[in-house]
Amino acid sequence: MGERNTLGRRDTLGRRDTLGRRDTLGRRDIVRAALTIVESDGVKSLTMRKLAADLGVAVTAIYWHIGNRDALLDALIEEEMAGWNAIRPTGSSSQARIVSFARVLRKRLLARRNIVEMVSERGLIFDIFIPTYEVLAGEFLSAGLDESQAALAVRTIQHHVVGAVVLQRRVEGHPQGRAASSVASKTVSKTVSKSEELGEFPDEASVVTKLALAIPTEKVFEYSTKLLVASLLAN
Amino acid sequence: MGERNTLGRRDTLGRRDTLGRRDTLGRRDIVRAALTIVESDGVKSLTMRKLAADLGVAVTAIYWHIGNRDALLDALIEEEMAGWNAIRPTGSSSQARIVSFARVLRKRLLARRNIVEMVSERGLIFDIFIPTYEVLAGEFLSAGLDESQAALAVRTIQHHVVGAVVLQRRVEGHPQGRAASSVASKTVSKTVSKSEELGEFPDEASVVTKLALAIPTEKVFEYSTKLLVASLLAN
DNA sequence: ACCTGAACACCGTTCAAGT
DNA sequence: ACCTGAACACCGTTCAAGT
Repeated sequence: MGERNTLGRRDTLGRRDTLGRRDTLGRRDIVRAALTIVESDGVKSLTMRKLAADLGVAVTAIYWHIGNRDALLDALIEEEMAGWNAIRPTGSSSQARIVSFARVLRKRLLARRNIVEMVSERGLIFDIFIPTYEVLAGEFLSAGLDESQAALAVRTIQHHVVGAVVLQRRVEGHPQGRAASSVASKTVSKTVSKSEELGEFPDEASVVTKLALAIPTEKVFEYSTKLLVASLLAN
Repeated sequence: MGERNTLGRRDTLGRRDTLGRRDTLGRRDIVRAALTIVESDGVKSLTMRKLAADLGVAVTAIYWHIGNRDALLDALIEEEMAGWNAIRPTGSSSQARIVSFARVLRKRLLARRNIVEMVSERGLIFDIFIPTYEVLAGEFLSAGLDESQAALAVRTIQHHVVGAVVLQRRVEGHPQGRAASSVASKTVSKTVSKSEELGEFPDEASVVTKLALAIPTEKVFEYSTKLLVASLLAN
């Protein structure tokens, strides 16, 4: 499978003719072109045939260099991972710095949503967080947590931020959830009438439901992040 | 597109011959068979051709009843949604009941992971939570929160649980993350040496990193849920 | 060493045709 | 009204063949 190009790693990427056009195809040309497609149109749009067309070669040329589509995705992820470095949070208090850290990381991830989607589909979404383990651990340690507390705190932030991003990715794009339409609204009214029958909870409950549905995900993230960080620090 | 079977909704599902075999194909037969495939093998395995083979009909018969693959997925989701009812949490204190609620919901969602994956791919993952809005809102209200606080609290729990499930789905199955292998470990050691260069944080930071990587996601969920609920209730 | 073209087994979808 | 068969345009992948 991968034995073809293990020696030939000298990567002919730079070899170009007098006009600057690519002379012979290189592994990096392929990865670059593939990343471009994923960035703009998502993983699903990355077909071997489209990629070949973009590069102006036959499909089979890609197979020679990369192996197959799976290996191509691996290559994309390796390339992507290399570009992720640690985030340096800003702020005076530990609290403020960790919250800002979470905010910045979330923004970065959302900025590359299509790539993140690809990474996440391969089960490697956690790994993108690893470069920042040290800096976050340092923050919690200097805030007075012991090592095992800090470890749990780091993982908690990781889950919180990455979970939020993956979730967001799945909510957007689609008609902003059917929160107020068809299936969902049917379910809501069904639940409302059921709890009214049972008379277990006050009528305010359905008021809360309506309020809750109107809260933008961004605000939920802000709120829960602050809460979480505050209680992580209050050991 | 959908005008074919809008009147013919009498759904011939029950029509069977003397041996109990299906006589003529019905919409519900199709949905049921499709759900079975998704449950056991995931959405990707649900191809129109395989479904037709399972049902013992030509592919085009499905198109007559359903429309196309997209409409089929819609039908599956509608069926699935109808089966989701509210969760009744157990426990004496509000704290304990809300935590148990989160735990149970997570378990339920993980038990139907392939279906949840499908729902989530269609951007409807939030809606599966809606039947439980009322009961959760009631808990927070009777714990003393006002309506807008309760609304935020409900959404926070929703994000927390659903985010955790979606995340989990993306981490498992794959070689349990490359947390200790190839790409990731390279990144870790790079980060370690970098922070050593900078000398910004104590050496214990990398100890924390190792500890953090070893924590199972289940434990992270337990820990962060308790923290979150506790601080949501301490208004 | 590097690339092409033809071919295979799979998709989703459409359409004319049967009963 | 309900279902079939053939066909089309797409996939990923393999392989013999060219230079």
